[in-house]
Amino acid sequence: MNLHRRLVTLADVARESGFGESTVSRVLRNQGSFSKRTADRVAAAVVELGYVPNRLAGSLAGNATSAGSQLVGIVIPSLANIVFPDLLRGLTGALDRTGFQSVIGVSDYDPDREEALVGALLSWRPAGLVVTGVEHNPGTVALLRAAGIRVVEMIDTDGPGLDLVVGFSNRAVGEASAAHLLGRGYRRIGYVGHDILRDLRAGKRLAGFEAALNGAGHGLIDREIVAEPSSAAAGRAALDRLLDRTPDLDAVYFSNDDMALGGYFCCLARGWSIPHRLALFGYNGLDITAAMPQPLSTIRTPRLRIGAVAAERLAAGGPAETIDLGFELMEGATA
Amino acid sequence: MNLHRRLVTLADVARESGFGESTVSRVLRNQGSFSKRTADRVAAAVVELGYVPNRLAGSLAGNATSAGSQLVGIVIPSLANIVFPDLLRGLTGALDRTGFQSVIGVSDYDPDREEALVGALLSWRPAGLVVTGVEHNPGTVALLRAAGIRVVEMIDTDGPGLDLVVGFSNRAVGEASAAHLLGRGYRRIGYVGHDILRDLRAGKRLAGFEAALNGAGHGLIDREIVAEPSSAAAGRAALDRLLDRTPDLDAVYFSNDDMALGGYFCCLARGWSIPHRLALFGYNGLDITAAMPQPLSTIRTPRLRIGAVAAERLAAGGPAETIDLGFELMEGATA
DNA sequence: AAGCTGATTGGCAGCGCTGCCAAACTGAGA
DNA sequence: TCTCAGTTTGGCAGCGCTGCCAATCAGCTT
Repeated sequence: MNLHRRLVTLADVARESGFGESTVSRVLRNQGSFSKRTADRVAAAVVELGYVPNRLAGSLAGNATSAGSQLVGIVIPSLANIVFPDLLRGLTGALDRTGFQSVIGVSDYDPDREEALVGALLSWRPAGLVVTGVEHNPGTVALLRAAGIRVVEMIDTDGPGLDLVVGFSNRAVGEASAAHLLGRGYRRIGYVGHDILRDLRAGKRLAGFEAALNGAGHGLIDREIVAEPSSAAAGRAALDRLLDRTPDLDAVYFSNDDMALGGYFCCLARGWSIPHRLALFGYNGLDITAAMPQPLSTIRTPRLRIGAVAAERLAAGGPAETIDLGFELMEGATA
Repeated sequence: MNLHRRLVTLADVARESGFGESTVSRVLRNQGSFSKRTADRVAAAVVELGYVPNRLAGSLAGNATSAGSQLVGIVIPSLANIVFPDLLRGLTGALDRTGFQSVIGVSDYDPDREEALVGALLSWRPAGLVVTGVEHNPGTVALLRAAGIRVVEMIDTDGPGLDLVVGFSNRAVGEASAAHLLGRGYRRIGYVGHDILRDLRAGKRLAGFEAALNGAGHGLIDREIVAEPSSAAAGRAALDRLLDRTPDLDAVYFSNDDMALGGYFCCLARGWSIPHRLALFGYNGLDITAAMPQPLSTIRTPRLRIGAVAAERLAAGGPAETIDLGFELMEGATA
């Protein structure tokens, strides 16, 4: 470990290879003109010295006024639900191909924390910033606008965006879910969800769902909402409580597949037949739900594609726009 | 958007507030001495101008020779399995508290890709680097050593580490799993797993498992290994094939809980009673398995703590060492 | 009033790299 | 041999910030 030794710099490579700094820089970035022989000698010196470029310096020098570095900042609300890692997967996959690196912040569904993270990420002068959802603190919006860089808001298209918006309508998801259940003849429908004060998109789905039910003249019979984050355990416990209180429901809509999976386990444990005694409908299209003995009826969201499209647009430039990637209703066997 | 306007710099704040750059810098970093009145004026100017510090410049200037920036590089093999987001959660949670930002790379279980990522991350002169597992390319090891920064290898303690190692013994996990099954009287034991050529830690668990079985005079009766990444669907299909071939097994050990969940669904679909007709044993202690009608028998790993401890040690300094955080056997109801 | 100590403050040289521009070199044509 | 366009190369001024050190100031003491 050369903890105390100076790290190798471009000047060292220049000296070792016998060329000037600018020439070495050009070779390393494969930009401008230089001869094959020069490139070989520089490459040899790089290997010889074990040179690792300093991107801090590179970004500072190269492009100080605007989109400086080759970094992209990403703010997601959580890592606990596989949905967000899936988005990250789509993002990093596409970003890698264009030579960008991702700096990640987790806001924990807290708008103030989001604002702090946006500020921290901007201090790295990223080429672009990806945030989740279209609702933000005024301060966050101000920071984003003042930064003068590309901003992508992921997942939710229900609302005006700052720049690029890539996702789908959560409200429409709720409406489609209700239409499906009504179409299958279910009438006494309940809801099991997690904290909609924090997860605004879950709230929008529920709003769309209820609106569609009401529009058809059937209301939502009962609901059970937990304060904790979504999980199978929370879904199972919540459905238990809901059914204890209102046993004569014929279908339940869940805030997501984690909760729905818990509901499925609840029915298994009660010995209730699905979907005859009770129908279940989820949201997200988690891979796991396809492996169930009865595939879960749910809405599959294009998470990887949202991430990929967001990353491509970030790099590519173009006008501000909202890109609706839609969603897919999986009929399944539980509703 | 001031895409074309110069961004606000520290010099602007200095001019606006009427102090020198050094004073403003000191105030912003809350370091050195300055009067309350100065701090207030500087703060006002910052708000007035909407100043966002440039950490690229800060890190370059402040600490160019060694651990430069306030960045930490993290390389994980995948985002598809919730295990790695959990590690990230532990890491980012602890890192946030110390003011570090995480730059993340996903290697896709590919050592060459890992090497490339380590190089790319090092070019940001991170204060430390977190990688997964103790097996790396020689080139990766060389980069890590030459960087002269803190390195943490997560998850696996089976092997010599470069600097800090935080995790547990995967081999011991396999041995403990075998001991549990043997202790419960199971003798005709099979294995269902995913690609152990890529997921080396799954390979180590299997090695420990087999060694323990053999040591007790009982071999592994049959195994079914899929080439794809682990998933519930893969686990279900694989168990189906295994049972078609060798129906008289009395227990199956899975490479992880995703696969085991698929196995559970397989048994449900076949109408096989668990654990009497077939016992199932997993690995990871995913939250979801606790919500099952019969909680899965599995090994719970301290994923969040591994991340948290790794982050703390990274920031704190200290000698090279291996920290074994152990694991917990969850008795469950399936084995 | 002069001297002294400790708290504040500012000037300026870099950190490692890239962009700009001028210098040096090359080979073909006159 | 000389000229000229095109290619290859190097010198040097910053990018925005921090660390160092000197300058200034305030409050006491003698």
